[in-house]
Amino acid sequence: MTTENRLDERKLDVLRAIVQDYVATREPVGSKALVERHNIGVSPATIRNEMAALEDEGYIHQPHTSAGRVPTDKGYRLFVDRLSQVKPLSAAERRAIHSFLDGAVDLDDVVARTVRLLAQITQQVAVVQYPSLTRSAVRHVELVPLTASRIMLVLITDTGRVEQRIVDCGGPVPESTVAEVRARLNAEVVAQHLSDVPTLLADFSGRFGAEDRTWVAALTATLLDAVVEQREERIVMAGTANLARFRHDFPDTVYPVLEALEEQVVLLRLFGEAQSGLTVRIGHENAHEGLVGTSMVASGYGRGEDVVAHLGVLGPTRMDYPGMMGAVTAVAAYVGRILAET
Amino acid sequence: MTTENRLDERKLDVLRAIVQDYVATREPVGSKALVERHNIGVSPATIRNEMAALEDEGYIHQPHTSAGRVPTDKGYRLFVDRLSQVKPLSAAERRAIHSFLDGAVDLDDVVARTVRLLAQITQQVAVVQYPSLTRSAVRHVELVPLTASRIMLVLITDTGRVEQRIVDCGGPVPESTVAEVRARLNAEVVAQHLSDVPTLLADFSGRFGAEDRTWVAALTATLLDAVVEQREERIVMAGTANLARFRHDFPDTVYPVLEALEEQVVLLRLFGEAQSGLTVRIGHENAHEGLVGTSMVASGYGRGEDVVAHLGVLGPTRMDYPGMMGAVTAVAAYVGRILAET
DNA sequence: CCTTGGCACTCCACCCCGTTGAGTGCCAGT
DNA sequence: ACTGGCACTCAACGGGGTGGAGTGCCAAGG
Repeated sequence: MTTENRLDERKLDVLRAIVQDYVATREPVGSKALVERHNIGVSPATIRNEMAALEDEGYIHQPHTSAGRVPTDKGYRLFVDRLSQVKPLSAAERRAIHSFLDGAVDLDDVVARTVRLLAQITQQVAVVQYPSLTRSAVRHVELVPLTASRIMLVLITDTGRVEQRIVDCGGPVPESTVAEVRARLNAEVVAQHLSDVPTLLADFSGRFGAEDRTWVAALTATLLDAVVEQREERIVMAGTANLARFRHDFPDTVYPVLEALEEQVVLLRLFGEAQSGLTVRIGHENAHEGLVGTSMVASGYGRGEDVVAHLGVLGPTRMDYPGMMGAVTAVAAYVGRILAET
Repeated sequence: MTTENRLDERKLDVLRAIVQDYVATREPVGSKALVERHNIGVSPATIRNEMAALEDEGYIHQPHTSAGRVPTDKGYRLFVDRLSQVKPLSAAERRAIHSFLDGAVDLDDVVARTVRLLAQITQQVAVVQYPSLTRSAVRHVELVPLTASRIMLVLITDTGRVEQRIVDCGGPVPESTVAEVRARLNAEVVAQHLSDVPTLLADFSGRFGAEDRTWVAALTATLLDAVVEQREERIVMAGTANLARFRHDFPDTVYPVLEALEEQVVLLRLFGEAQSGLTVRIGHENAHEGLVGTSMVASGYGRGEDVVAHLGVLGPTRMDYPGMMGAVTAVAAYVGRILAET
């Protein structure tokens, strides 16, 4: 049994047609309807034979005897991998992306606008991960005395993120000492990658006199904490209302899906498994109970080539993959360009 | 026709019973079932008369002839205003609030934990507004030179919020001048209410020499912009999955509700109309198409007595008002206490 | 005058069942 | 290798019958 035999050209055409029709109508597609809508030059009976073979191989499935066929996850996978091309956005959509994202004032705003934009053009649930700190570099560390013995530590990164922490020094520290520590700290870490900061500061407090060593140690500990901070892995979401529009695509309710989406951990895991380029995960591939029945189209993004985070859309497995892939790619590219400008 | 006549004691008892039963079972309640479940010492026939009167007055409603009665929005309103008391939380719930909120590390974290907590104990959609800037005071303004001619402005408020902006000075500014401006700026605005800052800085740039006046003007303009910033009015939400659990309480789908919830503007308006204390808005009172069918229980919160923002829960009109009111009150109070400690 | 038991009536929810139509698998013929 | 024909299957739909919960009204009793 050769590969040619198992997946000949016409069989693939049939699968492609089934996916397209099912995505368009949400109705199992039968042999007759299929030959009517697509001009394949053969009769329904022939199609039926092809369908029987496709079903044997697990690409399509019959909800019940005497019903039409529906693609399986495996069928969608084949469609995405070999039977479809990314559909580029229309000029109007490109223009909309530009004008909508160009107005952003800071990082929060970029992320907020991106997620809403993505939800709007795809009509699905959009998910955007905040640019990760660990991949970015320190732009500046500021120490702000709040009281004699309490200091606010502000960490500013070149991706535009700002993290603040309050440090209790245990006792009064003169302003001039704070200024000196600030200067030496910045000399040490500015322009360094966050991932390198822990090693760079390993013995930082040791370089100070006994009277300062304690609070500087507390300070560096807090800074390191901020550097590896997990909340950095924040995620924003928009378009959950779209789930309700597609509620018929889910077994009986959207409840488990919404529930899964509220668990940021779940989404972070999904992104974690994604490649830096365009990734499609279909149905059960998501390995989360609430998300069988959903697919995710995701892409890494960042300043230029550096991937610092992911963004994507999530919807029923019955989704317009080429369109989603086009939209996600375009938005990821444009956000990357915006980040690079900052 | 006296007031006593229109709303005598027993009629109110009947209304209360109807609300309670309907909330518990989501089924129209009839006269017979009502006398069985509550020991009112009269017969179903008598109840029927009371019900007819209540219906005439618009407190209850019959889905169709020969069905039981369902409370109207007006009925719920009367129930909330006169027939129920806030139900205090159990000791276990109080303990859960404490242990869950005490771990928070900064303002973002407090808000994030609060909203998840509220969603969990009420099993509804929880909404929390970020503490508003305008009601709070300046703790510190920091100027961080990024390049010779660009400065990062960081505004820190006593509610713990941090806003940052980048200012382009048009030309190089010596570090020492920046330090001087920083000192004079802080002398002017620290500990002042944000709402007073614009007047305080009205002629600030005028006090500098011609060579600095331009960039200081740009700086103050940016600062004022941050002070009146609208994004401060951020809202976070959790528990939208609970809507799906109550989907039978909505006409045909939760779509319009989810849609309304995604419009932050809508939620801000709701909060805007709320009182500083506990507020309940029922069904059509929300004056938003998607939110007829939902009620909101909200409360102001802040450090001590100062109300700086609102939080609340939103669910079907058929909700456990006393319980929701208890939970919202307790959480608002505890968050207020946490904010006061910071 | 208020309350109550009785009674006739209404109408939704449910079940059963026959019909319809789309779709299938198989087979014999080209 | 493809096609037309054929018998079969099964979900979806609609109609009719029934049960039950609930009502409004009324006349009798405290």
